[in-house]
Amino acid sequence: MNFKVPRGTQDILPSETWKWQRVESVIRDVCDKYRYKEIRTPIFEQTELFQRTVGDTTDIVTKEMYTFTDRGNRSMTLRPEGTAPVVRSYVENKMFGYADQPVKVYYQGPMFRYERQQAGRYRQFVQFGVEAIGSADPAIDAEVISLAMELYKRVGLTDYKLVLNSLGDKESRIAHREALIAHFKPSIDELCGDCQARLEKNPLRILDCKVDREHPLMQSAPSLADFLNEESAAYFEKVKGHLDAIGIPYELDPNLVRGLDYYNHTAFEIMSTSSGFGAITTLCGGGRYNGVAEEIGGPASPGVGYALSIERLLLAMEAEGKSFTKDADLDVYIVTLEEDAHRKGFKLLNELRNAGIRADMDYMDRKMKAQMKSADRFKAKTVIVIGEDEVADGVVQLKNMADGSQEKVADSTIVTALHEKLK
RNA sequence: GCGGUCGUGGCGAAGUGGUUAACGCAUCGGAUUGUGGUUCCGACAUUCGGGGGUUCGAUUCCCCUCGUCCGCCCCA
Repeated sequence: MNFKVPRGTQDILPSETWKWQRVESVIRDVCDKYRYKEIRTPIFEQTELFQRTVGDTTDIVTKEMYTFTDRGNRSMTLRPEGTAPVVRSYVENKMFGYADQPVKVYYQGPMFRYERQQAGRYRQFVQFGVEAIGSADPAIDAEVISLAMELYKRVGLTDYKLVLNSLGDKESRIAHREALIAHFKPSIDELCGDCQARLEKNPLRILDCKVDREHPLMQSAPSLADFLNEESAAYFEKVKGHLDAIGIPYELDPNLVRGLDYYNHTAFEIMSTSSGFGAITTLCGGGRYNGVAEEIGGPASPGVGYALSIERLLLAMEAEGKSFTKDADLDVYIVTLEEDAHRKGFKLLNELRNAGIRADMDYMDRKMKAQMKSADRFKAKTVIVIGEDEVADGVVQLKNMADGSQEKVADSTIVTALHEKLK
């Protein structure tokens, strides 16, 4: 019987985890600098939480959720996104009462969506996201964007761009939606099947259709920008002003729509512009979600945030040919020649480790030559050789792998000698 | 959910309806009874994703199934 990882999931193997840890460490650094604190919420929530916030008609809720009934007959869902759980926690733990406002948090962990796998898309994937809840200051929209941009910069990416739009407030959105339906409905059968389905579900999406791009109705379609009420338009101007002020370039895309119902006002994506990236170019997506807290029974609490996929970040690095430099695995590798030497080596190994030295030895009963090759493969800076003579004389041979030089060192002074060498 | 592609040793990768399934890398052993990154020699798939069928005979042909990768929808 052979078992395989479930479709759309992957093992991150020992040879790859160090890259993830590197990204995670950059994340912690950047968030710390911006004073965003980590929050960890459960991996599953009540199904209704996502239905209410993400939206009943969205793809996520209608066809992508991992939903199950628990033994208490409750409907639970593996989280498909991170904002709803964070807002739930914000409301449940009454964070709106905290002294330091807005509440600025970040999370990092697996999300689950039942989709067909392709490049950069998995059923289980890791998202890093930030949420700033409690402030309606346009400056904080710019702040979260700035944090994401810095993150990509810090891992060495260069080929990406920020795409920005405003969805306006609820009133603006509804007015525009109705105008769109009125515009397309009379001749909807001239458009592609996907667009026909989009008409009622999400008419904004029609504007983004690749098939019907050239259709005359597209050119004459009402633009969301024209439907922003005064307040929404003013808000958007301020967000753009703050981005300009801190030198973050952006591209305006009036057709940028996000797939979750809770977004309003600011919506943005950071997209890879690297050739050699797959069909999916979105690295990061987010926006403002005023109203979500009320939706789930909390007080009015404006929020803004985004999520990005670590997998895609790593893919983008690969597409751009960027990589982290890998550290050597070991400081010292102990090579032993026979039983007594192996015993002595094992004891010495323990002493070295206690002294804070990264050390290892052979457990495969390999010949000396093969042990030396291992040391080489692990990029050990130093090798300690112990044979019959060394056991008898209470010494070890200390070999520098870079220049091949070797010296005899008494057992009692090994640790000091190594500390000196590895300095 | 739909469309295409592929599935041979740890990895990469040839191959053919027929007695021993190339090769490369990696690994292990030896040349060099105690010293790495070079070289040379040797070892390393009762087996070609799984199941069924056609056939005297299938890794190779057919069907089913599982999975991969890529694309659509959509998204991180």
